[in-house]
Amino acid sequence: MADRADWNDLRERRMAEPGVAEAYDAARLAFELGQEVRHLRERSGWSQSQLARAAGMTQSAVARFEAGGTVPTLTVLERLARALDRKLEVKFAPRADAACSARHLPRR
Amino acid sequence: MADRADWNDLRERRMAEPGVAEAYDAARLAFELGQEVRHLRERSGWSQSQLARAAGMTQSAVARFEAGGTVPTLTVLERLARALDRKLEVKFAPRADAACSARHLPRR
DNA sequence: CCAGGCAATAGCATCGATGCTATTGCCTGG
DNA sequence: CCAGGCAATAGCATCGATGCTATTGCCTGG
Repeated sequence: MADRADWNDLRERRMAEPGVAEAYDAARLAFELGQEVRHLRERSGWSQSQLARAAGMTQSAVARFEAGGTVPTLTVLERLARALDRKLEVKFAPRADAACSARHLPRR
Repeated sequence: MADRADWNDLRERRMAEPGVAEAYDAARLAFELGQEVRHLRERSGWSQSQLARAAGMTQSAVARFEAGGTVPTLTVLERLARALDRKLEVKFAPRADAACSARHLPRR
């Protein structure tokens, strides 16, 4: 079946378009953060409504966020972190494949 | 002088208002991220225009962001990280003062 | 079976980040 | 001095996250 190969090929070419890969990364990050929030919330035995009240938002907002429906803002992430008694950490970490070159210059 | 004490008192009460502390945290985070981007950019010997082009935005956007003028979105942070050859990391880390209580329940 | 809580989702208004152009002041190499 | 690059900023349009209400389906304890 060539379908699979074609799809991968198409995917590769689409990811190469400017902006597409970044948007994909952001969406994936949003999804992972949603999973993490859901995990932390359930571990605390809270319902979406309870977390929502603690974080100053509504149940629908929590649901939308946990589902990864939108890419959340740092402001909202701060509020959720505070409600979950966590500390939000954001940083630019060195890329794994750049570990060897000490003075690596960005491309372009 | 009671001025200093009054100011601290006012500050404390304002920070206690719902939403204020979180917004403050987000603004501080934005400021720190701006500093970090500026640092990484200068370390690479790039101008704002060069970084802007690499990240798919304009010089004004980079300047506004480095100054901490707005709280950036994760999408923009991803693009900057990619341009600077870094990996954006976002996570909910345990709070330092919660290290002792294994099953700490969020407040309220 | 039935009431109540929970999660998901739609629809809408609003706020704020982003993209863009243009301008200004500063500094530096020539 | 002067041209050119750089950073900061204003002004505006637009996109998208957020806040909110309401609804739906599911599940569970009674």
